[in-house]
This record gives sequence, structure tokens and C-alpha cells, in this order.
Amino acid sequence: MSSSDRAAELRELLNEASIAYHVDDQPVMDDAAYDVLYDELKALEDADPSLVTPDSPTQRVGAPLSDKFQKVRHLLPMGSLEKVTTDEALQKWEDDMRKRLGTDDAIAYVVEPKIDGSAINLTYENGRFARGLTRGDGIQGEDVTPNLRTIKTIPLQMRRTDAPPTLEVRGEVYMPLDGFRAANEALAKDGKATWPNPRNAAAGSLRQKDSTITAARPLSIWVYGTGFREGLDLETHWETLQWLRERGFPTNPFAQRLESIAEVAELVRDWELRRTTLDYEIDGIVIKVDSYEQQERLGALHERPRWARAFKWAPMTATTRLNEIRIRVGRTGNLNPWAVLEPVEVGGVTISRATLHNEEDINRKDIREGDDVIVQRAGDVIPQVVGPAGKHRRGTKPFQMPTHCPLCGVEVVKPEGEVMHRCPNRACPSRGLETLNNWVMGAADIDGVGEQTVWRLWQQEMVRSIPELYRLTGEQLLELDGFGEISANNAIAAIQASKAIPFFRVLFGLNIPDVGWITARNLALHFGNVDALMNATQEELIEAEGIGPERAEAIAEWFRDDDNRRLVAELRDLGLRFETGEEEKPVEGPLTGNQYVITGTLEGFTRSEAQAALEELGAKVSDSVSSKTTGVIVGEEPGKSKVTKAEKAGVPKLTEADLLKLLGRG
DNA sequence: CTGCCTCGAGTTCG
DNA sequence: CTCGAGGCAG
Repeated sequence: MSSSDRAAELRELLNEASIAYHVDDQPVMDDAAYDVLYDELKALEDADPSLVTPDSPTQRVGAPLSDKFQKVRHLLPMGSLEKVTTDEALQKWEDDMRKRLGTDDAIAYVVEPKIDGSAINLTYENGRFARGLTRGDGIQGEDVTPNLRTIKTIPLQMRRTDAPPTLEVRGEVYMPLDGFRAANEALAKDGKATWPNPRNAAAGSLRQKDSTITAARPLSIWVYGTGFREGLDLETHWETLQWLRERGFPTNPFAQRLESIAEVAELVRDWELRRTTLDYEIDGIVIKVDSYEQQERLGALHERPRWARAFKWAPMTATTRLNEIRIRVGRTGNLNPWAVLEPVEVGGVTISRATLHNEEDINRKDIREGDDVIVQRAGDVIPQVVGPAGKHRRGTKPFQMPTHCPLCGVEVVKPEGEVMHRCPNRACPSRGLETLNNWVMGAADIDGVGEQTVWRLWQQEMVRSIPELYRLTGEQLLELDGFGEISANNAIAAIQASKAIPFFRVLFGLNIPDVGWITARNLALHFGNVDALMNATQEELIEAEGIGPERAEAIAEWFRDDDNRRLVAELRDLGLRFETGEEEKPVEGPLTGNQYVITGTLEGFTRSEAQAALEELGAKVSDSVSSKTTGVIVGEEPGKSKVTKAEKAGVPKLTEADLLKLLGRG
């Protein structure tokens, strides 16, 4: 066999293997075999450069750079889609089409997720990838062929031999979310500006001058149709998708053919809830009339097809003005910057504030007061400021943490190597107030007293410490607006009843640095009572689970403080519990040694009921998934990260029915 | 020393 | 939920 025949054979084998691996998810050869063939091809090409063809897999990386991107006309313009945002608009669209088509015509639709990425036009000549353009203005785009070649899911050579002479394939290049996060981390590490969202990341990566940079970016593509085509005899859009799929193009697996607009509306609603379960961002659903004959009869209006719509949901990100950065001082003295935002709607709720974590984070993102910023609610509920919107900045000076505590005026400290600034003043009013809040709403969980009440009691100087809370009388409460006889009595009763909370909750509520729920519990179990804990040496403290030198020192230091010892004594006199009760000790049971994580909402239990039931049988319940987790109990609307983590770690997912079986109540 | 795992702390809106 | 950091095993 001549080396040119062998090179052609290798190209074909490797391209086929690439489609099977990246598009079909059904590898036909293992990685080692691929490498051997690849190396053989590379050697042939190195020996005789005339054997190199554009569709050779060796051309995916390191292709020659172009000075600038050439503008090239699309063979068929890339139009944009009319958008709809409501069910009514969807129905109106169909009514209008019915009028034009004749009311007896059945209309079938093809729907698929609308990927938030960068639209791309790929030209294939006799089945070979020849050129790829960005959408540009829809008439002409920029030639980014070398960069597109680096995307493994784009076939360099179509599968099958029936390729039309010229074919434009349209698709959306996107960056998967986990790749997006990783790419941003890498950029941040190099001190470079990060991408505000995956769409910008995809578009920006495609416009790299150096295609080796593009090659390093985790880009992928979903192909959604064709542009210019000749010699292709298909009658429906659905057939076209199948045709493309069979020839090695990645079409979105969630594309569906539906028989009525009612089904379309239902699917749109369904997907709005499921959108965050995908590994890429979608901002709506694209809906197309399936029949080409109907498409032709409907035609277009102002360059926009009458036979297609983009249903767009309320955006998950928005741009708004950052009016001010304010500081809140937490119960441990940490200074916490947060953003006062011009209220803006994101994903259906109005956002007016967001945490900014710490000074480093703010300056890494380069956020300044007065900037327009991008705000998002990614999957979860909690809004974040992603970064400044575009290059245009209004803010002038970079953010700086205040040098003195805004509440007590004491100079703030930032320990070497740590990220957070702290107010070192243990008498700082913020600590007292936040400690009280944490007691009322966390440790003791007192019904009928909330943040508002705590704040007013604080302001009126009625309650400034936990013991004062227990000395509060109904008469005093009545002086506050909004308290009547009944509510005051109920509140006092709830406060008094909370004296019975178990020792570990008291311990948690004392606000010892580095001691949260779990550590408090471990300490309570290990030492049994407060005296043993208070008098423990460093060495003895380290014996307890989860305690190392750092926490041991923090705990010892806290108990050395006279004010703190007085607090303990006072609470003890008031009748709070400082010994671990029998009922708090973990039980041996059939589930001892098992560790579960619960996510989402269960039908028959609250989360804490389920936890208590499992613990009763000896199981442990934690809230982070790892390889040590026995099983993740998945309820309705589960946390996405927990489910993916479980899948990655190979941890079994359990349903509520499985849980019942576990508890022996199946 | 390194890399997992776990815990702590702060968090938004309706 | 996410981030940072302490604990701990290998």
C-alpha cells in the first residue's frame, strides 16, 4: 500500500473513531489504539508534508494563525428568531399560522433547548469541513476555521458517502459549565480577567488569534440545522436532524417532535424548572414547524421566519448598577462586604443586594462602586455579582476595606495568609447582637422571637446578652410596638422553655470561634459536661473528634477569658443545661457506620425528621457528599451539585421509598 | 507534603 | 449554596 493510501485510510479510521467517541458516546477503539494510529499518521505526514489534508485529525491543533479574521458571506443568511415569552404569545403564533395555512392543517413542531452560546455556520464541501464562520451580522461572519477545527465534536469529515457538494451546517458552540468554571479558575490563577458567563467564554475562545489557546478551552457544539444546501432531498426538519446525526454531527439529545402547541407549552414550562440540571446554559426553547412544505408557505417577515419562535425565559443573569459597597460585621467579627444594587429582576425575583465575600474577591473580579455589574442566580437561590459588565466602567477607585471597624471604630486586622478582615474587639456591638441572633434563631431556635424583635430589644437596651434574654419579662415586651398580651406571654414562655435545650446546642450558641454544630456535638459527647471541657488541656482537647491544634487553641482561649467564664456561670444559674444527656448520645443500630446525605424536599418527612429517624438507627447524616457517603436520598427539586457529586463518586441515589425501606417502614 | 473530606460561616427572597 | 480552611489519612 502506498503511503498516501495508508494516510487516507488512517484519516478515515481516526475521524470515524473520533465521532464515535465524542458524538456517539460509543467508542470503537480504546485510547491507546487511537494514539498508535494517530502517531503513525503523524509520522507519514512528517515524512511527506504533501500528504497533509485539511480533514486530517493532526490538523485539529496548532493550525496556522491568521492575522485577522476574514469577513466571509454566509451562502444563506443566518436570520434571527422572533421571540415569545408567554403562553398567550405562543398560542397567538399558532392561531396566526393556522390562518395562513388553512385551519385543517395539523402542525407538528420540533423543539429543542436554546443554547446560550455562540452561533456558528459550518460549510462542508463534498463532506469535508471547509470553513466555519461566526454569525456576525447574519449576512457575513468572521472566518474562525482553525479555531473550530480544535473542537472535537465537529466532524472534519462527514460520515457516509452521500455528502452533497456544498452544505452549510448551523449550530451553537458552547462551553460546558464545569469547563467554564475550570477555565475561569485557570485565568484567575494567572491573574487574567475571567469570563463573566459561559456565552462570553465561548465567543471569546472562538476569537482567539492563537488556535492552541482555543484548543485548550473545553468547547463543544450542538448542531441544529442546515443553511444553504443542494442535492439534499428531505421533507421535514426532524428528518434533517436525523440525517445530520447519522452523518456524525452532534444534535441535541433533548430535541423532540411534538404534535400540538399545547404539548409545546407544557414542555417549555417543564424545561424552565429543569434548565439548571444541564451541564450547559440554556435561555429558552427553540420551536420550529416541522414540515418544510408548511415552512415555505409561511415564509418570513423582516428576515425572520414565520415558522419558528424562540421561547425565552426570564434571564438568570442581568446587568445593573452597583450603587454602594457596605460592610456588615458578623458574629465572629468577620467584616463582610455586600453590594447595594439597583433592584433588578433575575430569574423571576428582584435582587437588590448580594454578598461580595471579601476584599480579595472584589478586586480579583475588579468590581467598583458605581460600576454596571452582571448579577446571576446560578441554579440556586443566592444571587452573586459575577463581575463588571463590559469594558465600560463608571466606578473610579478600587475597593478597599475600611481600616477601622464601622461599628466600634477599633482597627481591623487581617491575619497573614488569611482572606477575611476581622474586627478584633470582643466587645464590639456587632458581636453581641449577632450572638444574640444566633442564639435566638440558631442554637435555641425560639419560636415567636425573630430578627426584628431581637433588634428592637437591643435598641431599647432591654436585652444585650443571652442571660438578659432569660430575665426579660412580659411587661417589658409589652412596651415594644406590635406586642400584645398574648404574643408577649407566648414569647416569654418560648424563651423560658428554651432553657431545656441540650448541652451541645448551648455550646454552639456560646459562639466559640471555630465551633459550629458538629464540633459542638463532638465536644459535648467527648467531655460530657462543661467543667471537663473548660479545664481540658490542649492535649486533651485534641483527643476529641475533629479537633486539631488550631481549634484546641481557639477553645482554650475562649474559656480562659473571664467574661466568658462568667457567662457560662450565669447561664448555669439560670438553669440551662451544661451536661450531655443520655438521649443525646448516638445509638447503636442496624445503620451504624452508614452515612447519608439528604437533598431536596421529601413528601412524608421534613429534612430534620428524616435525619432524626436515620440517627435513631445509628446512621450519620451529613450534608456533603463524598466517596464515604453510603447513599444520597434524593427528594423533589434536589440540589444539583449533590446529585452530580454522587454520580461522580459512584454513590447510590436513593428515593423516599428506599428511605422508608431503610427505616423498616416500607 | 498533598489531596481529600468535613466543617464553619455568611447568605437572598418571599 | 459556596468558599475558605482545619483536620486527617496516605
